[in-house]
Amino acid sequence: LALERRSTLHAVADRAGVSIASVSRVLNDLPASPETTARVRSAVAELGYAPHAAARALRVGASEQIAIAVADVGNPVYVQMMREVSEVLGDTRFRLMLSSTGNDPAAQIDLLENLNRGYADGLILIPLRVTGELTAAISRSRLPIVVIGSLPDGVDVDNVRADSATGVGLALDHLVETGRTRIAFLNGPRDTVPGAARHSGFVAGMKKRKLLPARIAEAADFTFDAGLPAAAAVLATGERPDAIVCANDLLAIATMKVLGEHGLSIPVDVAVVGMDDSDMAMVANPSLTSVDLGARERSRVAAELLVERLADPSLPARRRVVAPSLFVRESTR
Amino acid sequence: LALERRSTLHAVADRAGVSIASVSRVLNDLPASPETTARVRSAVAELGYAPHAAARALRVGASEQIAIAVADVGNPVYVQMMREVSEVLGDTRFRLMLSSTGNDPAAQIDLLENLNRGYADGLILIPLRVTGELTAAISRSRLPIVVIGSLPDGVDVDNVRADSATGVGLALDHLVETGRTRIAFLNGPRDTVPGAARHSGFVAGMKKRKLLPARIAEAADFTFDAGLPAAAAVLATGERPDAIVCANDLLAIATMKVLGEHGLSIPVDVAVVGMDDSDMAMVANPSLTSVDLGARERSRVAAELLVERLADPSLPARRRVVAPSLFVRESTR
DNA sequence: TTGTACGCGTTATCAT
DNA sequence: ATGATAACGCGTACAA
Repeated sequence: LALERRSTLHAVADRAGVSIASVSRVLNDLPASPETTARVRSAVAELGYAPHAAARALRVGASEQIAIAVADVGNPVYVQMMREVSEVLGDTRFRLMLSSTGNDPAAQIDLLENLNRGYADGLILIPLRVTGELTAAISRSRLPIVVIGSLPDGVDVDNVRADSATGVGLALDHLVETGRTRIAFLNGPRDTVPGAARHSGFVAGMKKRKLLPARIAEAADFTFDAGLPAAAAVLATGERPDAIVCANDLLAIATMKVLGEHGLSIPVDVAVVGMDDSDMAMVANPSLTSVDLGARERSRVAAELLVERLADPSLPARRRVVAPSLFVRESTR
Repeated sequence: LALERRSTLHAVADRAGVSIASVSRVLNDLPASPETTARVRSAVAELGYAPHAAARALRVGASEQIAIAVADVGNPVYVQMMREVSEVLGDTRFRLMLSSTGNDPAAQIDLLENLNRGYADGLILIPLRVTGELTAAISRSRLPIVVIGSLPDGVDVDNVRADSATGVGLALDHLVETGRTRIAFLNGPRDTVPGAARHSGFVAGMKKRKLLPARIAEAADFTFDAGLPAAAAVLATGERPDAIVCANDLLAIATMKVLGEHGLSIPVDVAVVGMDDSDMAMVANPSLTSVDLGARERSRVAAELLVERLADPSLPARRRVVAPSLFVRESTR
C-alpha cells in the first residue's frame, strides 16, 4: 500500500537530464534529437510515467471522453449498442462514459446541461421519448451530440435512425409468403420513439399489402412483464390471428409464452416475429424470427459520426438511415 | 451552432462584482455573506455556469470518476452488475466509466497501468480469469480497486465474492427433494474464476449428499453457442440424467434447447437449473429455475466498498461474501 | 534542437 | 468576510 505519488513530466525530465518541454515533445511525437528521444523514452519506462488526464484535458481543452446515454442499461438492445460503441472507441483515443438516465426525460436534460462541465467531448444520446424540451436542450448544447432514433425535422444535429417501415414490411412479406393473412401487432408505448415509428410502419405496411390488421395492442412498456397481459389481450377477443408481429424481442418472447399457455403451437397455429434481433431471439425456444433494425450498425455509425465531428467540428449535420434486415428462425417457419 | 465559450469563474465573478475566490466559496458552501451568496447565485444562474471538471480534477487531485471493467459487455449477468453499480453511483458525486476489456487478461493489465493517468479514482474489476500477472498488477496499482470474484489469498485488496458451494447446494437439495437422483453438471471453462468455483461446489455438494454425478461436461465458454454441443455431449452416452445443473443461465437455456430437440420434456424427463438468475431465466420457456449467486448484491456491495474507501483510504482490505438464493421456476417443478 | 515561461480553470492559503 | 495569488501538470509559443 505504498502511496508513492504519480510521476510527472518534471520527474521524467530530471531523470533524463532534459527539460520538461523536451519530454512533452518526445511523448507527442514532435521533433527531437535521437539522443533526447532515447533518454526520455527510457526515463519514461523506468518511472512508469503516463501523462495526467486532467492536466492534459485542461491544457488541450478536451477530455477525450465520450458519453453515451441510454434509457435502460438492462435492455438487451441497448447492451448491444453499448458493446458496439465501446468497440469503435477502442480504436481511438476516446474513453467511454456511461450515463444511464432511466426513462426520465428530465434526467436526460439534466445530463445535457451537465456536459458543460467538460467531462465529455461529445455525446451519443438514445432517447426513448423525445419532448420539445429535449430537442431544445439538444439544440442549446455546446458540444457535439449524435442522436440515435428518429427526431422531429429541424433539429440540427447528427442523427442515425432505423427504417422501421421497411423493417416491418420485411416481416409482413415473409408472413404473407408463408401463408399468413390475419396479422396482429403488439406494440410498446406509442408515445416513444420506437413505438411511434413501428406503429406507423405496421399500419402503412398492412395497408400497402391490402391486409386488415387482426388486432393492434399496446404494452405499457417494452418489457417482458408488460408484454404478458398485452399478448393475452391480443388473444382474448375476435378471430385468432395466425401471426403476431411484436415491436421488440422481449414482447415477442412474452407473446410466445402466452401462446404456449393457451395451448397454441408456434409456428403452426400462430407465427411470431420480434424486432431488434437481440441475443434473446437466437436463444428463445422456438428461436425467434426477428427484424434486425440495425441496432449494431446504428450505434457503430453513431460512434463514427461523433469521432469524425470531433476531428472536424465544421461538418454539417448529417443524417444516416440504416437498412433493416430479417432473420428468419423457427417461430415463423 | 453558436460556439460560445464555456463560462468560467472569472466570468461569474465579473458579473457578480466579486472575486473568483468568493464565487468558489459560495459554490463550495464555504462561509460567505448572504449578500455575496445571493449575487453569486444569480450570476451563476444567468450564465448557466458549471465548474470545469478537468480543472477541478487537476486542482483537487481526483477525477470523481469510477471505472468498471467487465469481460463482456454482452453477458446478461455483467449487464445486471453494471446497472446496479450505475445506480449506486447515481447517489454519489462519482460518474461511471466503462471499460470493456474482453476476455483478454493483457487488456485488463493494460487498463490497470493506464489508471495511473488519473482518469478514474477507483476501479471495480470483474476478471474472468485471474493470472499471477493480474494479481501482481492489482497489488501494484496506486488506486483503490474492488475485485468481484474469488481471488487467491494474500492479494491485499477489497473483494466481494459469491458462495458458489452453498449456491450449488441449494440447487442439489431442491432437486433431491423433488425426487431427482441422477444429476449432471454442465460447466463453463474450468480455468475461469466462476468455472473453478462452480465445479468444486458441485463436486463437494454431490459428495456431501452421497450422490454420484451422472456426468460432468465443460463448455468452451459461458455462452449459448458453446452450450449447445456441450449439452449434446451430456446426453450422448450413458444413462440419461434426470436433472442437469448448468453453470450459468445461457448454458441452461442451450441445454433446454437440446433437450427439446431430443424430444425430452422439461421438467418431467429432465429438470434444468441455471445460475445467475439473469433476466433470461424469467423469460425462458419453460421459465428457468436458477441459483441467484447475488450478482446484483455483489456489484452493489462492491460499489459501496469503493465509495467508502475513497472517503477513507486508511481502511483495511475487506472481504465480503454474498449469500446465494434459489429461484424455483417451471424447469424443475 | 532545446529550454523558459505562460496559461488552461479550479481550489486553498494567506493577508487584509 | 473577502480578495490577491499560488499551485495542480501539461502543452506550446517564443527565445535562444
